[in-house]
Amino acid sequence: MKNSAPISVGLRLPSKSAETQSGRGVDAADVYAQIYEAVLDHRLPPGTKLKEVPLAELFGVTRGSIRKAFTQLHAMNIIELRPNRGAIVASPSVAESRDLFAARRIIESSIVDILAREITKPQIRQLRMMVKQEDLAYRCGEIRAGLKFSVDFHRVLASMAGNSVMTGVLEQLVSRTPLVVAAYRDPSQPNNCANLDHAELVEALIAHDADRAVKAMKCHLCNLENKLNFANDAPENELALIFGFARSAVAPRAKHS
Amino acid sequence: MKNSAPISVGLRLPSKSAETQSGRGVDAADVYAQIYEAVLDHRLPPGTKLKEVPLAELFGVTRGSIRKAFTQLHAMNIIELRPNRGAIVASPSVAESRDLFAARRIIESSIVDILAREITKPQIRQLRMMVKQEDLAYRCGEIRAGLKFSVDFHRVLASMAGNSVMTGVLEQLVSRTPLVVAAYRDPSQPNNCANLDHAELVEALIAHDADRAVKAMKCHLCNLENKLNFANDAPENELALIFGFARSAVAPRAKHS
DNA sequence: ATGATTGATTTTGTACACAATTTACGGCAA
DNA sequence: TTGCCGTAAATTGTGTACAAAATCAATCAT
Repeated sequence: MKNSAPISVGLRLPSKSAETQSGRGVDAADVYAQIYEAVLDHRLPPGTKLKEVPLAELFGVTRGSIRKAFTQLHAMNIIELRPNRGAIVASPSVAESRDLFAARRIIESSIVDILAREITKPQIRQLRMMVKQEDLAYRCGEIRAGLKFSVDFHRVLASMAGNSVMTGVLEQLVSRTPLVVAAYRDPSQPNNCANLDHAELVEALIAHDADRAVKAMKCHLCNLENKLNFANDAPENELALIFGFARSAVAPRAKHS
Repeated sequence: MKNSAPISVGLRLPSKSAETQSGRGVDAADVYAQIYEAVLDHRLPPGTKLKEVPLAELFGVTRGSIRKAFTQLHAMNIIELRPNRGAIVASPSVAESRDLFAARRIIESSIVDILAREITKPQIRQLRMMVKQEDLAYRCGEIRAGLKFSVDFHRVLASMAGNSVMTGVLEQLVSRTPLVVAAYRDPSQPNNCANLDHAELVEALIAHDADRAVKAMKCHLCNLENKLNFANDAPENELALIFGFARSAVAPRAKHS
């Protein structure tokens, strides 16, 4: 795990104004969704401590609802629950992160393999539109919106394959990926999320070329992984870098397949 | 969903004797594990209503702990949580069940494909032992133990592939499978779980023959699926059968790949 | 008989209060 | 300074009481 010292945050979620709730309602499910979204688009970085009372007041619910949302988020591996010590946004380890990408390569390859054979005209239209939207967002410098479109692209792809269980599984993996990116982003790399890859993938799907689509997906995920810097695993490693000590072994990059 | 009318059960879990707890402790995690196990080996069939107070008394914990365990079980798709109407053991629909098997074919194929290349001698020994254990259990008529060994076989296989994320994903799928079997078991079929398939799979792994191993795994899962009877989807369908009305379309059986 | 309605009972939902634990802070000695 | 307690504050864990909702049963009307 990264970030052994959780940086507590005043947490300024862009939520409603607590007691001045419009209609009413705002239960555990809403809390879950809000935190989930916040983690997904990097508003809550890994290691952030989530305190019950402030959150409860912020959302205008009781601590019980916060707690319930916590256990759900924990089941999805979004947050870590430390007994008597509260909840923090999960910081996936290097091994976990690599495994995550490997798992996504396997599962999403299967998805596009299926999809390449049975994709329909309306689906193609939708995918094209999404690529365009994503591209536009990045061009306009709206990286947060772009990030959301990137994630949604993968989600929609999964749902198009028509297997609800696979869709659910991928949702879990996709939701953990931004966490990994937030934890191991390489500042020297640009953060435009390689949307060219998405376009190429769609082209392959249009051509009903399963092999090409699978290859495109694997490349895309490898590109993502290779943009990360797994060197700064733990704080002591950062120190090691600061003081110029050569680290024992740099984690090898993702190999294709 | 099957079993629209939940059969409430006096629930006789083989748990401890409530207040006469040995050391102490028995918290939400224990409740979760106990119910999880009970669902896995068919002691709690789909549709069973799980009431909070009886469970709390049975386990010697407060309702809060039961509730916490419930939300976790819900996140794993083991139980269904109906607002103001309590929890019941999940009854996967036909579509969900088919998707589940399809997902397992994809994921477990990848797992054995990887494993066939890099399996070690000690791992082979362990797998052989497990097949033997499973076989023995079924021969002795201990179907419950056999069932557990069957499930564990797949779990161990997954963990041997060395990807923690994949292992976690498979755990979720494997834990839902007994639910499907319980819901759609065909009484006319024998319930010895085709352990010959496991033996063949191990042989393929020993031979480092990835293609053969993948084929064996797919066959195995298809065999499992084809033993089920998805005809009795909902109560009205059973009625339709009783009154001899031909059902619109019998769900097609699983095709290889 | 069948179906609707009302009231009693059971069951779930939720807020609150208090206990247990951890964390933060300040003093004190080496 | 640095390290080590001991107290105070903050934070999480848990039990209990009460409110809300649904289920069940009996009654009554059709």
